[in-house]
Amino acid sequence: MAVQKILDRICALESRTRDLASGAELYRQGEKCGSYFLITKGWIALSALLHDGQCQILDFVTPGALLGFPLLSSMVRSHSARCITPARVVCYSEPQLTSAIVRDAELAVLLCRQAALDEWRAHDHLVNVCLRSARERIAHLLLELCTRIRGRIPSAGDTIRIPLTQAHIGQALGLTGVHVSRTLRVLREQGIVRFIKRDLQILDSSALARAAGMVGTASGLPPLSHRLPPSIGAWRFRWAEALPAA
Amino acid sequence: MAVQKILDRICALESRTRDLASGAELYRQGEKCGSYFLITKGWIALSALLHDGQCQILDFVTPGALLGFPLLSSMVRSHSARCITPARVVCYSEPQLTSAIVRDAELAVLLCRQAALDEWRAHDHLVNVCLRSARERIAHLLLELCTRIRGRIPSAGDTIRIPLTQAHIGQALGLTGVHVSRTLRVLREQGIVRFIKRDLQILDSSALARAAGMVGTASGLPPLSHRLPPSIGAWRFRWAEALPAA
DNA sequence: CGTACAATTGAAGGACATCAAAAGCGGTGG
DNA sequence: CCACCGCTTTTGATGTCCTTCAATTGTACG
Repeated sequence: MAVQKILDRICALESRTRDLASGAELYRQGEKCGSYFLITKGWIALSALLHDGQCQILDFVTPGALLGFPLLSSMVRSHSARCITPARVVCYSEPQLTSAIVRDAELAVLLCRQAALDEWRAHDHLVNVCLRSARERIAHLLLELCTRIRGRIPSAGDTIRIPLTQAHIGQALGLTGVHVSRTLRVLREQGIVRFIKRDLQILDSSALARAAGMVGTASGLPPLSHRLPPSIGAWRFRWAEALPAA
Repeated sequence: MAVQKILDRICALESRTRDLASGAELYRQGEKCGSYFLITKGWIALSALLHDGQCQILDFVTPGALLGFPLLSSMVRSHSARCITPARVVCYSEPQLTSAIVRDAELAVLLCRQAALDEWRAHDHLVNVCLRSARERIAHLLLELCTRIRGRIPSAGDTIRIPLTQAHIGQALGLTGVHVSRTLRVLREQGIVRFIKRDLQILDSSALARAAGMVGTASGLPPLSHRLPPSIGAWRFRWAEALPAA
């Protein structure tokens, strides 16, 4: 798989491993960019703060992701990265990456694609939030996270660890934690999923897909596999596995 | 300016100019990727369709933007690109770009940053939609578009052509056209802006910034210049100007 | 055992959607 | 020149999804 090459090349660079506690900030909105990170363990939330204190989670980052690639080395970070669980990251400095790209053009192509992939996720998130009801948003998010973690669409009976609070889910989806709780209750009462203490039990996977608004049979539109390419999360997951034990 | 280099290098590639009518589709969600485009004239909307026919505008694209860079050459487009106004684009094939990157590593760095920039815009859009009221969303969008077009934050008295219908604005912001109309009426009655026949008149620019939720004086948070880097839109605009008349 | 955080539930209110109709406007053809 | 058409905007009435505020109940941890 082509993406494996990113890992190989990046691992060849000089680096420094860091362990972070749950709640720690990897970087903060407004800081100067200057380094970037390969996540090897744990979950991290990317979030933007507003002047009035409101917080929007932009993306959940799982092991294997490359984080913090700057727009311009002189620019400040547009969002914060905070650990949801204890995490381990490998740090690189910005000049390292730039010179690595200049030396190795194929790496650059891969990094561009990585960036485009992240943009794709942001767009999907946007569609989810703007066009769907709370029930659909939550079902969609849960399905996406499962797929990213497992590397495949979940089937009935699976139990999957998702280390998020209901407040996290709300902050990602533009909902209050209260409403997430109510909506999860409905999904539970309908025998679709149970989300107890950060363990997600899939009771009826096809009902979950339906609740997420993923009717596979629609007219000439991209199938489920397009909206949730299993490859994306899977790559990220496997990069992490392929990493040296550090 | 570093970004000018992208233009120089891309213009050196073999290309083909295309003119598109208003309403024409540059590419469509679900099609195979295989070419990419430099916009030199007109406005284009990137949008995603759902199975039930709902449509979400992901971004408005103005002259100077590089469009359609694929995740993987084998992948299908995740969204459609439709002309809002008559437009002119320069087309390149995917292998051209890839080989150009391999030959010219500095171009690759610039393209990565371009991709990161697009992601930044998507994140900003997400924050706008999730955290703000209809009034704030609309004010924010208008302010952003003005800044992109003019290359600077607009001042009172400016009249700026924004070739969008109120329905477009609604589809971008997760609102109905009806509600956009109502909200614009309030902004008009308050003497902040007037949006008549796609001409935006700025009556009170600081009130507009306030309505957009951009209070510059907030505690340790990034200033306005961070949330709306004038450079971004400006670059794009200038690339287009610098293009050969084609 | 007390404290802090997460989840749950209820009641009340608001922001926005939906449905429907009318009016303004430009373009086209008779 | 006027009639007609389609598109956009506007406005009203009604409804609903979600928020807000508040209180209660777990559950983990020192």
